[in-house]
Amino acid sequence: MGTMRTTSVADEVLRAALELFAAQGYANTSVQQIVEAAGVTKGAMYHYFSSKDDLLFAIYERMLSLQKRRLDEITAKGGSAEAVVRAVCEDVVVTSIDFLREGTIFFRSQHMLTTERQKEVKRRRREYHDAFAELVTRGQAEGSFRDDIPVSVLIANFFSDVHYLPHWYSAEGPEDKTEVAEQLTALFLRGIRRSDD
Amino acid sequence: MGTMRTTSVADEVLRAALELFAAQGYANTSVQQIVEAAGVTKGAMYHYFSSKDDLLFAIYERMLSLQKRRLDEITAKGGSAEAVVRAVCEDVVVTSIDFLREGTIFFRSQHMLTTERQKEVKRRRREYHDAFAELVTRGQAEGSFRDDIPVSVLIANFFSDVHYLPHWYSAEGPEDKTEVAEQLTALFLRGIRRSDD
DNA sequence: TGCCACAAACCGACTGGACGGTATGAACCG
DNA sequence: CGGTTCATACCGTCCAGTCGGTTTGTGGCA
Repeated sequence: MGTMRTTSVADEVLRAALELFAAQGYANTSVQQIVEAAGVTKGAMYHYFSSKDDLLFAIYERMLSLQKRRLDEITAKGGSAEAVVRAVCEDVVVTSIDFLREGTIFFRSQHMLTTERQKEVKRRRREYHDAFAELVTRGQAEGSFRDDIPVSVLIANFFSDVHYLPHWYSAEGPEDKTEVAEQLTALFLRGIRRSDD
Repeated sequence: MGTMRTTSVADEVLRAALELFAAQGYANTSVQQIVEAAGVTKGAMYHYFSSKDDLLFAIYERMLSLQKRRLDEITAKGGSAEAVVRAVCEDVVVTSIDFLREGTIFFRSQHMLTTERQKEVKRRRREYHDAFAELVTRGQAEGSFRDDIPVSVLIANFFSDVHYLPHWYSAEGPEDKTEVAEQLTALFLRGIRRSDD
């Protein structure tokens, strides 16, 4: 039970921080607010986290790990580049909708991290980016993807959709998340597919 | 000449604020830093701006006005929905690249404004959004755009590209801005165009 | 032209409060 | 007892915004 408590304190703090950062922004949220919302005290919080920006990083870390893991799992299943890309895209859209608040914080508050941690985040995102780029390159080699537009632009065209989700998608809105995932993926694939126009 | 000086102080402050907000973020930039970078004093600055967040809003205001004006100009020229959409898209990408720093600040720091000003910004963006949506709807009526995907998703698919530019486009990079504009627009149009797959 | 009155532009030291982080020690546990 | 887990009071810093005062420009008047 002792172990239960220790983890539950850290978890409650992270949960509260996530909520408040998403609602008010990182800079507008004080440590005091967080610990009050979590039902703990500052002393407890600083026992598990070394600083305020440590909280931010912990939130990022969770999301980065999750996304990379899912990408690897899907890629490992194998298949044509197009099939893999489709599966990856649909999955990342759904996942991003499940973690909308994390996304909001992520894209807003990266620059509030220390320089080292920003580098770490960039490194992790680059891993993801490069793995995805390899899929696209493979698709070009297989002849299913166009090669008249730079890969960097093609990739930006998809990442942008994921990036933008927190800005428009609403859980209360009419759109279903799996439908949106299929639609955005379809749009991306139609754009990237080789065809004679 | 007196008039020259007054405007140049306000302009210098805005210029410095733009630079610093983009480089360090709004919350990490002190008013003192801004006025030093602008070569003026706090007193001078507070003579022209009522608060720090007034600076932020002024930056937004400039960009919002510019974009809306350009949209209206292009729409006014007339033409098929597809032609107008193409022109609008290419223009907004180029403009957004010209104002990359503004975009960086915009998407990062909106939530640092007062509630009223956030509303004002949202209202202005909605104006733009609705004008664009009308173009898309017209394109559907003309039979050139698909109608099997909600307009909101189609629009998000394009706005996301614009939104994402500050995150990947580099002026020193290999891509030319007009080329990128054409490429992103082509990808969007291919996605939105009605066709029998 | 020289002088005055008034206003706008500008200066910069100061303040009041918020906030991240710490120091100290109590309770509890093995 | 030694170490972990927390509670509480406190500290030092930073910073947006202010305010009394000074300079600069401007129009009127003799």
